[in-house]
Amino acid sequence: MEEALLKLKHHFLETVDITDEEWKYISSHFTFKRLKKHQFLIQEGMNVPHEFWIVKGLVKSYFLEESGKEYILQFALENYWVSDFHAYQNHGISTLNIDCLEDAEFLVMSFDDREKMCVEVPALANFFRIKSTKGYISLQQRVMGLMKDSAEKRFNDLVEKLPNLVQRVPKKYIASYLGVSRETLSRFSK
Amino acid sequence: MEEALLKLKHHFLETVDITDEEWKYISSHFTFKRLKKHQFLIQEGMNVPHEFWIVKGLVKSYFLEESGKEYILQFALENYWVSDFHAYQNHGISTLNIDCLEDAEFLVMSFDDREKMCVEVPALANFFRIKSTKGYISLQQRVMGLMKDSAEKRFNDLVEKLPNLVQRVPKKYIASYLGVSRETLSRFSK
DNA sequence: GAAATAGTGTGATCTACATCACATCAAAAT
DNA sequence: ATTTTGATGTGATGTAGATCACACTATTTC
Repeated sequence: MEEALLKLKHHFLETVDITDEEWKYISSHFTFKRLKKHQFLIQEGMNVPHEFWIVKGLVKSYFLEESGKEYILQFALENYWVSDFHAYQNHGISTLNIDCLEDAEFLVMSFDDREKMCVEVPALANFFRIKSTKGYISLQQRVMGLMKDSAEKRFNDLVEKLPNLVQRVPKKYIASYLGVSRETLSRFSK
Repeated sequence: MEEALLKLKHHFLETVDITDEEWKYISSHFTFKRLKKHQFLIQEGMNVPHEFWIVKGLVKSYFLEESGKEYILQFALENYWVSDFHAYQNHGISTLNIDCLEDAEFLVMSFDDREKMCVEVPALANFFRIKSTKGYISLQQRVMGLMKDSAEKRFNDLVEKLPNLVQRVPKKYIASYLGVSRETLSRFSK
C-alpha cells in the first residue's frame, strides 16, 4: 500500500501543489483494495459510498439492459478514478456495475471524506475540479463521435487513443463500448 | 447588471456557502454582455478566454462538419454555464460555435480570473467541482441514451426533461441535438 | 404587403448496421 | 486430457433511420 500511495501522490502533484502535511492528512483517508479478474467493485443495487483510484489493472463500468445486453460506459485503467458517480454524488443506489477485466488494485476513498477534505484542503477541491472538467470534455468528444462518426471511425479513433486496450480486452467489450454489435465490429477490425 | 449579479449570487448559494466579503470579491470579476438572436458568443477559430453564465435567453453550442452539417452538443438556458471548455481549459482555439437562439444576457468570467479565484476562494473551487461533476453525470446519461435508445425514445426523454425547449426552438435543432435527421424526427414528433 | 427565407410534413428509395445462425478456435474448468 | 465455455469470423436477412425530392406554411426582411 505504501508504494501505491506514493504513486497516488505523484498523480496529485501532476495537477496541483500539495504540501507534505496536506498529503499526510489526505493519504490517511485511503484504504487499499485488491480484486481478481471477474470480481466486482460495484454492483447494481448497492450503495456507493466510495470512489476508487486504480493503482493497477483494468475494469469496465457498464449498464445492463433488461434483456441482459451490456453497455460499457467506460474502460478504466491505471491512474483512472472510477465509481458510479451518479449514485455516489446523490447517495443513491447504483445502476451501474463495475468489474475487473484483469486482477486489479485500488485506493479507496469515501464520499464523506472527500467532501470533508475538499472543504479543508482547497488544493484537493481544485484537483477534483480539474479532473472532472477534463472528464466532461472527453465525454463531450465521445458524444460528438457517437453523433457524427461511423462505427468504423469510432473504432479507429479508439485504437489510436488506447492502442493496447484492443489487445487487453475481448472484442465484444470493445464493441459494447463503441455502441456497435460484436459482428459488425468483427467485419472491419480484422 | 446588478440584478443579474444578484441572481448569480443565489445560483452560487444553492450549492456552496460564500461569505459576503467573498462574494464582493468574486462578483467584481464579472462583466456583463448582451446579445441578440443569431449573434455569436463563440466562433470556431477564436481564442476562448471566457466562460459565460446565462442570465436570460437560450443558446446552442455546436460543431460544424465540413459539409456544413451542424451537430448540437448542448442547448443552454438560464442558469447554465457555457463555453468551449476544451479550448478554454487548454488555452486553445475553439472548434465549437455558440450562438443565440433568443436574445440573451450573460455574466462573463475570464479563465485566468477563475483559476486565480479558485485558489484564493476554496468555496468557488468546490462550486465548480460540484457543477462539473454534475455535468459529467448528465453527459454520461446522454452517452447511454445514444447507445441504447431509439431516436424516438431520446426525443421523448428530452421532451420530458425540458418540456418547453421543444416550443422554444425549431425542430431541426432538436433533431441535430438528438443525432437524428429532421425528417425522421418529424415522423414521430407530431 | 410583396418577396424572400426558414420551418415543417410526407413519400420514395437507399444504407449502415442489427440480428440470427452457424462454424472454428482458444482457453478454462473438471 | 477431455469437456465446457468463451472468443472470433462470416454469410443471409431484416430494419431504423438517412437522404433526396417536393409541397405547403410561417416568419422575416425590404
